[in-house]
Amino acid sequence: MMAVETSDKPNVPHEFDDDEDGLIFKRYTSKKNQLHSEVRKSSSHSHDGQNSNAPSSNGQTSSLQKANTAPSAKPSAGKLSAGVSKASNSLANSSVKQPVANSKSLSLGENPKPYLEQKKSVDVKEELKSIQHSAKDYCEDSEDDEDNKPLSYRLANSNHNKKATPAVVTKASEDSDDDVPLAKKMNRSSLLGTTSCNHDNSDQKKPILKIQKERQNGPGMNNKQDRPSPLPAKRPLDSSNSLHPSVKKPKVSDAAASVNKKPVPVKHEVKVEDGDDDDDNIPISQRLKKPSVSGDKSSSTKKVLSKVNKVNKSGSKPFKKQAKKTFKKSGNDSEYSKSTKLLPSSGDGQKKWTTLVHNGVIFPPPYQPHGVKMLYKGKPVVLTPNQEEVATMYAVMRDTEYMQKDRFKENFWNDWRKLLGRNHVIQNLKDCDFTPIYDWYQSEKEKKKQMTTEEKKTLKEEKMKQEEIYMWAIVDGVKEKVGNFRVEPPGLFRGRGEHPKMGKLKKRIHPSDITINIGKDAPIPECPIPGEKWKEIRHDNTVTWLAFWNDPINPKLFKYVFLAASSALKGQSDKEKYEKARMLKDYIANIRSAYTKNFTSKDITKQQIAVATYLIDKLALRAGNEKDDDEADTVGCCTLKVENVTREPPNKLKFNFLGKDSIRYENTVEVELPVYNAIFKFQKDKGPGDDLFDMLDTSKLNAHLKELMPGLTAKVFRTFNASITLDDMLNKETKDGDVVEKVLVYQHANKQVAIICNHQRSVSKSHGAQMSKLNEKIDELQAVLKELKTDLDRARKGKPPSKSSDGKRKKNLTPEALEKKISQTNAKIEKMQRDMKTKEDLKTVALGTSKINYLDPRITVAWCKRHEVPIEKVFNKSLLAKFCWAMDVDPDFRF
DNA sequence: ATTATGACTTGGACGTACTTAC
DNA sequence: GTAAGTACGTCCAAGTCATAAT
Repeated sequence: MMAVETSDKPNVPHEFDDDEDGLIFKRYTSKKNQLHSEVRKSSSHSHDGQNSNAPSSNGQTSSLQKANTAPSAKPSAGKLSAGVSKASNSLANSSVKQPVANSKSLSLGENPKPYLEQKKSVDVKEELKSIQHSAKDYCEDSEDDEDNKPLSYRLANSNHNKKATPAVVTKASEDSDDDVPLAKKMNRSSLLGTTSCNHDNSDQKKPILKIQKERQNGPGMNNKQDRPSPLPAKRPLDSSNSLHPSVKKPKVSDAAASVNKKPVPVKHEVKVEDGDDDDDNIPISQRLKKPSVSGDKSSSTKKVLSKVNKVNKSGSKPFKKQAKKTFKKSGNDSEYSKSTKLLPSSGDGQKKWTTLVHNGVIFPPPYQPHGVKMLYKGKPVVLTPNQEEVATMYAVMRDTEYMQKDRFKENFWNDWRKLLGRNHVIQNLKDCDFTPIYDWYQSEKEKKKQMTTEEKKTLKEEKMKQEEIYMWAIVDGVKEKVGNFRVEPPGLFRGRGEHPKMGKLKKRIHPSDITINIGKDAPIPECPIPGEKWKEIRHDNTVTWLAFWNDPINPKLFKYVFLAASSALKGQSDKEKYEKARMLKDYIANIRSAYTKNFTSKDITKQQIAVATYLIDKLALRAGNEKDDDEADTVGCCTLKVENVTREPPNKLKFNFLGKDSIRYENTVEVELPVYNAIFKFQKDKGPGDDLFDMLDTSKLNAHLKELMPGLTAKVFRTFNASITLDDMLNKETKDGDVVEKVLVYQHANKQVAIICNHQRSVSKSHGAQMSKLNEKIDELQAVLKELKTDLDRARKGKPPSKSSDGKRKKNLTPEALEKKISQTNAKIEKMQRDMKTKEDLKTVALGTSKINYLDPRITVAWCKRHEVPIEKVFNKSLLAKFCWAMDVDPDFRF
């Protein structure tokens, strides 16, 4: 019962009028909750499910899971555009270039958008209805909510600050070097200084130091690690570090003492006269900013019109198509805008929501035995369904590089053996032959592939239908998407890098493992598995999770079910994250001068804090929490080992370590002498596996940072560095030109950020082939070019064209025509070469991560508005939904 | 002061849907 | 149309950091 009625839940205030579809909601204006004043984001989206038709890892094809894709009928795309009030800021559109003032929201009526008109067929009425609602709902204008927050503290005054200089690294390599680790490739050039209006300070802007990155890897392609893997593109696991297992040693702690107390900022306190080399002290940089403080203000009127689409089950196909088209088209006009104001989170401290309604989680289907017998010493073995399930999980991983790892096999064997029992026929893994199961799995996969689109669609719809109720939650009267409502299926643990637990059985999760969190007045979700029940029901509004269970691999950890990124709750905290990073801009100069001064401090703890902070600032390193022995051995700043940093006289430091996800960080940078000397001191008398910063840990470091700026922690530097780099590069490098060129500028900036953050991806297995293919094509074109030139010469002399290689006769062309062809061919060649370079360049760089997590979307949106680039050119559907709160930013916004 | 717990963000791999090239 | 290539979305592991418990 409860399931379905999400929308009309009793507890939902009546004002919550959802329409029948239940898709739109207005926000419940709760009294006390301050939340209400703001506008919520619209949710629009249809996201479809993903789909997994492929057999699940355990080899099953779950019927449940099959139908996945949501009928995307919903115009998701369409709706995006549709929803937007066009006028508002269309980002950039030519037609609308509105200066600062954004348009205000208009009601549909006034501004019918073409899109709407076209789309009529489906449910225009409903749509209108919903839009109306939404307009109403979303329109509230919010003024800046941030005023209340401490974060926004900067406001008005801040006009002066020169821009902070991010860490700058200069490097000279060209961008195209790909083989080099990301970090090394880029040059962080100084982003700084430039714009300041203040001439007085101008001199200071130079980069603090230039770090030079060099590439050390050979031409090979592995910047990452080297390892021969049978499998194509997987990222090799690195083993180099394992040589010196780090020993955790007790650290001395006294640093802490000073650290603890003052939570208050201290801009002042920090200020220091500068030591030698840096110029930071200067008043903070000043950058122009308009109302940037929160650029959003003005625009508040925009409405989000997007409506939630209902799942439209009918005719998805045509509809889909249409939607797509529309979307595209709208791209040009970019009418995506929405305003959303997020509320100040401050308020009641802990409270995250007032009412929360949802339907719980969905479980993977039970295991369906296939009965295929594996062989043991050449003979078929009968397994119970449980044993078979686990054997299948293993069989199916034959093609992965985990199969090369003894650790994986051993862990698997230990867990599987428990299921087999001591006296089972199967006494060791070596004599097991899983081929029959593997083959069965491959054929299942093939079958699936062979299904007609029609069949796939049906399955997808079926799945959709089953999952629909779980996809949404109603938070304070607003319908929001749930991020991960599917309980993780059982499988073999796939840890990254040299994870000690890889291969262990991740057992099936049952309702009795799950704790549900829901509003007090909301109906308790029905347990989807008959006869079983939830472990516990809570009504905790100080947290945002809807459900959780203990991680079967590490029971101390939890797996949570949260709202999707497009939700207001997430949007709110995202915005706060960026505001905090922006605040750092005002403090960075003083922070830099303070740590610079401490590079030579006699107090070792202070000195270590200074150097660590410097590295985090310059290199955007992660904090580096301590890890347990049962996790992969990776490090971050505070956990760097002596062996991870090599000094290269006179003043360079070469970093080489495995960071998060066992991704190698390799970078050589030039540092100031005091830093270089300090590192030498920290390494002296220690073994390779000892902690470089033996007096530090993340809590001491963060405690110290908090004294410098309220809420400051190590990760803020990463956000700050990434966003300011983007802002700076965009503003420096955007030239007049067409949209395509501007988008390239954006991608280039995005790439630099990815390099700074060391966001890598494995090289696609077909990369090499793709490159050679391109080369061949270029060669062909080059040959054509040559021939054209010959013909041109001949034509000028009145001779007929030469014979083409295949002997055919060519048309007689005038010299002019030939010249034109030549220039066209040249252009083609150049374009291909550029494309190739870009491709080669980006082969190991992952652009997505920074876009999703580090780049303040307002920078992008404002830039799009200023340069008339449709936002859809840089943000895809999910990003648009996730960042709906940033869409109405003022075009003059600067980070 | 340290460690343990808890909650939430960040990250790369993967599979598939969608596009583009031929 | 079909194969190749790319974009997108999901999955779930692995970080960060605050706070509670010792």
